[in-house]
Amino acid sequence: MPPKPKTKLAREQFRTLIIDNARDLFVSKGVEAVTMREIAKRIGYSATSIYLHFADKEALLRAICDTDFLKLATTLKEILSIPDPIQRLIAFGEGYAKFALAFPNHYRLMFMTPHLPYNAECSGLQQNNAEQDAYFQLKTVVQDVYEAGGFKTDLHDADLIAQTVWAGMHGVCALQIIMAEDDWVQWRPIDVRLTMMQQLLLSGLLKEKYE
Amino acid sequence: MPPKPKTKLAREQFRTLIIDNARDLFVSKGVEAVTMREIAKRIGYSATSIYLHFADKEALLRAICDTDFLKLATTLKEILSIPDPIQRLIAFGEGYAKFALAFPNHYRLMFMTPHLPYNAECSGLQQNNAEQDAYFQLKTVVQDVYEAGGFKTDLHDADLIAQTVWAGMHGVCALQIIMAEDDWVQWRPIDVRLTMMQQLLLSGLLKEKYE
DNA sequence: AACGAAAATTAACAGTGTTAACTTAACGGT
DNA sequence: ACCGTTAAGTTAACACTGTTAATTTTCGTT
Repeated sequence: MPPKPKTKLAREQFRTLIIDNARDLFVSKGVEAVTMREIAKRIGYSATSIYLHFADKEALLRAICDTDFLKLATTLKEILSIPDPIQRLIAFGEGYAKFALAFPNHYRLMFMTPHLPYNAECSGLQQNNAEQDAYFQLKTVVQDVYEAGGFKTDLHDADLIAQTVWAGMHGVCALQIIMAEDDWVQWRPIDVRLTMMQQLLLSGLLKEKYE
Repeated sequence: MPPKPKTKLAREQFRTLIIDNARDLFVSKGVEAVTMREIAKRIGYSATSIYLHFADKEALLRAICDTDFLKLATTLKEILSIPDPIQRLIAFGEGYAKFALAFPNHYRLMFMTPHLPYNAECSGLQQNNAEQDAYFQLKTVVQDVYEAGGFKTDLHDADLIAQTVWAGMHGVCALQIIMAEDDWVQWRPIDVRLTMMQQLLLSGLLKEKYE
């Protein structure tokens, strides 16, 4: 009932109020099961007022993902200070998996749910920024190992290595998130599967003396 | 307009008619974007007639997944006839990825979309059946390599190896399906990523003389 | 020919995301 | 102190969704 011309800051606060509450609901009930009206009721506004800040439900979802991508990059950033490049790579993989399994529903939104491709203008996240881009962080860590001479001599494509390491860790986490409850497969403990994957990848990538 | 008391066979035919058309639509437009009315119109019936054969949309989806799991197992079965166990393992991974990328939306339904855990009664699929259970097939292939002495001497858990190989291939395919269009990452070609993953896994698993 | 049951249909319901039309409140200029 | 202008927020409404209830159509059997 009380419309006030809001300052830039108040607008931003309302935006994050929507984002935070929408995320809570999405994460606990799944995206499709949550209605705009439900989100609105939770913050004491009308459903249509959300549309004053987000074009549609998809845009809201993307905004949530954006903040979560940032959160992931922030979480992983401290790992970059580990001095030894190989230890850094190992810890990076562990940190990534830890994030995925600690926030499985965030992770599902970020990496397992189809949405419109990244759009530089409407995102707010900066690509190739070590503070905001977790893939860039990974690529840097891989590059460091390469420059330290850690990889086998026939490996030269840091992007390819990064993408493969990522895929390996993602595969373990994604199957865990989707199929952990399913007893069609007699799953080995998740931490065992994670270290197995990591050892396999490293033993394929690193020179023998580093294994 | 013409209702006839149907024989058991005609009922089954109608069921698969629904399944096949629903799958086509799900696969080309995504599950959420397809309506029951649309499926019905496509086969020339009214929306409600679908409910005479399936409890709801979720049940229809599950039925589709069931037939797709069977299709995957059938597709992979011929690979099992390759004589050399290691070549068999390699071809199995390739065949799996080929299926995933040829039918990305089937694959998404099967392995990337959360649904109720497998239920033995309502499924119709037989676990540990080499004709119907692709995971069982993979485990068998891994077991064969193990018994042929192909793996490194400290590897003894066939389930763990199978689950890790699966996760590796799944990771590459899943990221491809979800993020191929996204230019946040400068993706290497998908076939390069797949062979890279496979080589990495194999070089970590196999004795050196087999690489 | 008439009945009963199966098969299919139409009508309707409670919700959904979203848009249009309308209200309220705060500000700037006179 | 007043009056527009404008932004913020609301309610009403639309087209559509999955799904259920009520209704019609058709057929095999008596």
